[in-house]
Amino acid sequence: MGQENNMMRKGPWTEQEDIQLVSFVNMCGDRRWDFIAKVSGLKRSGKSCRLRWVNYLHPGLKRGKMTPQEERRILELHTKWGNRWSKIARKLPGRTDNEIKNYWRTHMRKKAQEKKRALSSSPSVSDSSIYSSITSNPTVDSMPMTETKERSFYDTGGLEMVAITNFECDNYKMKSTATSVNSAIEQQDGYNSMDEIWKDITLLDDDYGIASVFGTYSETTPSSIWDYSLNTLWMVDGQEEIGKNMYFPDNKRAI
DNA sequence: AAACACTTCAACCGCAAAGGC
DNA sequence: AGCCTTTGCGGTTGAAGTGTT
Repeated sequence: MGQENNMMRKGPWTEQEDIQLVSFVNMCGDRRWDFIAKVSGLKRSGKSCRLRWVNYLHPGLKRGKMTPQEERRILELHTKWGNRWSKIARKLPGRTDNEIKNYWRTHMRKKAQEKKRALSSSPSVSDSSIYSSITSNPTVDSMPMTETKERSFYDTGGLEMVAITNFECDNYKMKSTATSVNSAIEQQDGYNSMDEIWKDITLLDDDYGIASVFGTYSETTPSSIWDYSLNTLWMVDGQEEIGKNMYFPDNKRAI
């Protein structure tokens, strides 16, 4: 049952851990989280690695305040689907279910309270969609949980196939690559900011052999560790391609 | 300046679904 | 079909940040 024991690290992630995770996700793809957790040497559960990637490290994430358009969309979708945060998130490129959930809790709860106050002071006021969708949503509650499987936005697919092939067919390569990445990471000490780290980490593939893992993928071998997934992002319901130009290092939050 | 209240959001937990054997 | 492992989801918590008195 994985490595979930008391040796596991918990709590906030360090920059070092982030770098390490990003490196290994780019090698292994963002699927086999238990595998990544083991191979990377991170003392984190696969679950924790996934969460960190999905909510914080994914290259396509937007940061900052919700735009009015996004707010309206959330409201509209929540009215429709209730607390189906991941489903709502798929319609809001760059936003995660966690982010939307948090946003809803803080902002909408506030609005609900205000609304409640307004209602108690003037009982004749009938409701708007905001309050009703916050307090209950019977249509949603009765909805079956199974439905057509949509591809999650943070599911980059990535180089999973390539990575798996390399790892499984060439155990030695896996070890040496992992070692290379780790030693590269060890040399990242002494940076003043994450920006510097991100800048340098893009060079890892040249300097430390990640490129060898990407070998069979040469046509699309990324110039940056992020690029591999960007063109596949934001295909929302087969619609437009969104956020193509997003670039994680500028996108990340300053720590 | 300090103490307290409130807000934000990263991360955890438990559960259920999905997938593999 | 049944068991086991992994993944994904929604709810919740708590530390850190910010505002107010």
